[in-house]
Amino acid sequence: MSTSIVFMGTPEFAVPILQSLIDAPEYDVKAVLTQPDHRVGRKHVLTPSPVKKLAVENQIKVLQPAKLSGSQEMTEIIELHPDLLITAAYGQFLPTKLLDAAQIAAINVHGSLLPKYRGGAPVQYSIINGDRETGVTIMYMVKKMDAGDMISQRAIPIEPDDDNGTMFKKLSILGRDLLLDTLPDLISGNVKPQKQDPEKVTFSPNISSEQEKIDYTMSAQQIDDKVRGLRPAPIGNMKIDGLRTKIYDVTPLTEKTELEPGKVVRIDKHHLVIAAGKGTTYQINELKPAGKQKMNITAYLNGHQNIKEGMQVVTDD
RNA sequence: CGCGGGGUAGAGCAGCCUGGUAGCUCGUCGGGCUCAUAACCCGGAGGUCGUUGGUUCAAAUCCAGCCCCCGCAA
Repeated sequence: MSTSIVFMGTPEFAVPILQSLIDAPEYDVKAVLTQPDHRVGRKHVLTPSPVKKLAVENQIKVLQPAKLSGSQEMTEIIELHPDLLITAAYGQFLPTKLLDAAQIAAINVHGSLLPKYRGGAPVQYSIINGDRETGVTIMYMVKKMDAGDMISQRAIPIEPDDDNGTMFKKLSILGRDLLLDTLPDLISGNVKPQKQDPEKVTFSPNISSEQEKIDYTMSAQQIDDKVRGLRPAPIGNMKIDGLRTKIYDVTPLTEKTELEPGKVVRIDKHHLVIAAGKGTTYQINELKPAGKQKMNITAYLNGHQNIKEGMQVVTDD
């Protein structure tokens, strides 16, 4: 007999996980909850979430209440009495009433090594903070966000060239595999949940536009970490040559400098080396000034022949 | 009608205010130099200046409409 599941998730991270549940004959996905279609971009094009697309393709019932609490949709889910409630980056708080509707358990696949990085942006934070490894945790859901007892956990290294995009992919695969390994034990009651150590709890709230600004006085490595943590979206920015400029790619260098952060250490046809904090330096490889297209540094320098060595090219707002 | 920047050679930019035969850097093609080079030197090709209309002897440049790209805000 198959185990009935209600799945809740929204972004790409949740897609491989939902896909595996759909593919597995022992699980029966009764319904999918996802965030309402979102207006995307300047033109406000109404776009369904990746999870919704997958669910629709597989003819699974999709529910997308703007707010769960007190909604018709929540009642509907509760009346389904699913065996499992599985969440992966859904993006809403879940009322206790809903969590209680699960016959076996309500669990979440979270993209960090809990208790580190509770909240909405764990992957970004792990990269921005320069962590050497991260992972996924499967835990029970409780009223408090990401605070439930942990059922299983698996770690993975963060490579120097990993960015938010590559880690999201890796973690979603890791999360999928861990979930498939964990579910049989969970269903048979063969799990030993661990409490989260309250001393070690940290948070990773969603990235605000203020946090997308890169502090050019940080060290070169920290700047690189931030650039990668915010790539491929939303992309960090700095004010370069007076214009707000998105920074797509930088390389921290080993060479040192006496110059203050933001000044040009070295410039030639293909390189722009800038001073960062603590005498460190980095070169910018790819960027996008406001109002322009994304371009490599050579193209940028062709059009910015005013930039000279020693000049304060990165500035405050 | 949310605010703002922009559309000039394959790429990135200047020129526009103060109309008068299109410029810079890179790339590309040909040649040269070098042990060598993302280096250097010489030469060439490549543009209906987003689009439509208006003003003018003359419009990339001034005026009006339209299309497209982008940043912020949502």
